[in-house]
Amino acid sequence: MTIAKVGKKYGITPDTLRYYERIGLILDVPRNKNGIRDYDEKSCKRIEFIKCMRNAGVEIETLSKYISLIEEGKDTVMERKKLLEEQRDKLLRKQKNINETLDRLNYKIKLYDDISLGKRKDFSEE
Amino acid sequence: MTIAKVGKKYGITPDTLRYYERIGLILDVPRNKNGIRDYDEKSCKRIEFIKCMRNAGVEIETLSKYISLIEEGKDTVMERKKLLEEQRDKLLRKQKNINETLDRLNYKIKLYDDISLGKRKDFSEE
DNA sequence: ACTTGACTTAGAGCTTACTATAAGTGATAT
DNA sequence: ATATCACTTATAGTAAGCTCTAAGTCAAGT
Repeated sequence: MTIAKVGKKYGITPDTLRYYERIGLILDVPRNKNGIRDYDEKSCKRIEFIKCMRNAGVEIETLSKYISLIEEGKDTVMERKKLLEEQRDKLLRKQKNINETLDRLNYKIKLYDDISLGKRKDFSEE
Repeated sequence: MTIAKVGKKYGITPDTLRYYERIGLILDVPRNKNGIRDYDEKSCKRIEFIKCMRNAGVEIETLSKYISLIEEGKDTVMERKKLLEEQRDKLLRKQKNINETLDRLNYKIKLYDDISLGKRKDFSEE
């Protein structure tokens, strides 16, 4: 699978895929006889994983660390688990922030609705 | 209220508060006779709002736009509502991404638990 | 033969959001 | 008086994560 197709499949530009490879986030991408990348299933799976984590804002450095731990083998199993737990906790905090902000936005949107229904005048504070 | 105290209260450094003011995110901060900022309640409320939005990842440019619309007066009420709705939708998408990633992390953490309980061998894919 | 188009590399540039530095002012404590 | 400390400004630097440019290779179509 070419870089363009993989990019389209996962919504990542070829530039970004090459960048991820350059910094060691994606390893062992197969090449054809002309040196052109020909992603196999293992690479695609890793890309899909990275895409999912990046979508949630997990940092590249964290993902690099996790990938290195996998490369180091079974001795790092517990360290890998700890890393994932830390990321889960980070995401839970992020989720909480987003929920608070959503509540606030919904409240304000309702106030604006009230204005448009003539139930309320403009409010000066934001 | 001095910049240091406001900073402490909302968890924002004085540098960042000055930066926000410089780019027009916080307007009309009162000063004492020596030119030193003396934040009033209106400024504090705005800072608290900005902090909440920034915590959820709402962009500074978007907040600037929203603040300008408020400054422009009541004619912009519907435009402000539209802006807030767009941000709400963005946050809902973000929330969805985070939930998906959390599910995935929890699944993987469970696999690692199984390994430590001897129920499973290390899995090579991440 | 030649152009088109997708790929390759190395490296520079960009965007967002701060964060730090340098130089200076003014009030207060010793 | 002089040192300390919190503030002030303008401007430069940093970090993360891409994104773009330039120069080149190769295979396939006209």
